[in-house]
Amino acid sequence: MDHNALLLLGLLRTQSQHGYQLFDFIERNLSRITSLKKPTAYSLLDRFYKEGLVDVRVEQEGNRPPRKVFELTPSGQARFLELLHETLSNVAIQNTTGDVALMFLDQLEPPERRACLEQRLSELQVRVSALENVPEHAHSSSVNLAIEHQLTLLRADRDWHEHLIAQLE
Amino acid sequence: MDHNALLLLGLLRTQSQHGYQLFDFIERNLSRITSLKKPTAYSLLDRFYKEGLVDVRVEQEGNRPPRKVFELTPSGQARFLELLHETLSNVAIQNTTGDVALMFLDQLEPPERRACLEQRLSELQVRVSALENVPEHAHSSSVNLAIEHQLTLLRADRDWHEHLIAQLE
DNA sequence: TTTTCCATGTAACTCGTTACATGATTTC
DNA sequence: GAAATCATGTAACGAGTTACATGGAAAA
Repeated sequence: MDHNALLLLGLLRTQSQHGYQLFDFIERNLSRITSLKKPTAYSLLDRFYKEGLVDVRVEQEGNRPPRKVFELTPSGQARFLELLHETLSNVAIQNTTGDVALMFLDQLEPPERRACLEQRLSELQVRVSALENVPEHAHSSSVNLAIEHQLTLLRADRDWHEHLIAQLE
Repeated sequence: MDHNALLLLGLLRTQSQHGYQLFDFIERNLSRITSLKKPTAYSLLDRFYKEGLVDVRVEQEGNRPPRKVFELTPSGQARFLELLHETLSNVAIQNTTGDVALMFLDQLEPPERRACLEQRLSELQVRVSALENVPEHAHSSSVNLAIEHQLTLLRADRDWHEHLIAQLE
């Protein structure tokens, strides 16, 4: 999808960085919201360069591995805003996997069905708790916004499952 | 993902069918919940056969194109239940794309930001309405369950966005 | 008679993942 | 002295998409 590109361009907009730095930052600070594997990051940055969205300069400190520092070009700036606009304006598709499974719920025997749903419910609760316990100040306000958004959806999902289980009794 | 396999195996469980029939049914009746492209369907069915999850027999009516009718083997039955169990028990990952965009919300000028969010909100509302107007009896009860689930999450998402927009004033 | 439907597929491509490779340097 | 960190990548693979190919039958 495009969210990986959006993410990298967005991070480069606030500060020029090298690939490892971007990857590391995402893994440490944004793992609750998204994930980006190293090869994906590097190959995207390559692509950006080929498309003229970034400039590269190589830096080196002592005998450390050389770093390729990427800086957004004006065309990269434009692309970022375009992508952001586009992504924000459109509604992403929901989690299909779970809903497909729900369609076959009646193919399980009641006890097993119940066990599965209970399991799912408890996982949902764990995720809700995890996000509730993220300290507010650990992130920028916009990151907190994304976390709030996830929390809202997770809570709604949890409540729905609670309801369903009660109803199936 | 596995939800495509789950879907095909699940449909084959209730009735032996050929590929086109499966694809057609999904497109006509389940498009609100999931989508499956023709080449994906055919290649999955091929794989099922190679793995011994289905048996095949070729049928032909008059001069019509021959049909390859697939029937679940016991091993396919088992695989279906396994997959269903697994999928139901685990929580799928949320829609990452939108949340990544939210992280960069503060990089837009207030008027544009507002416009994007309004656009998104109105799309969410359209989707909610669309699902609300699906006649209850158009589907099996389990399909209705999946639709109910989506509706719940879409409504929560819509309300959250309404809130956000109000708050940004 | 032209379009749509039926029914199957292939080929080329994109995107992402896992596993592996390299080689210095700092930390335990 | 071993392990983790820094920093880059390649190669092989898998899943899914788009576009294309075929060829008869029914519908407009």
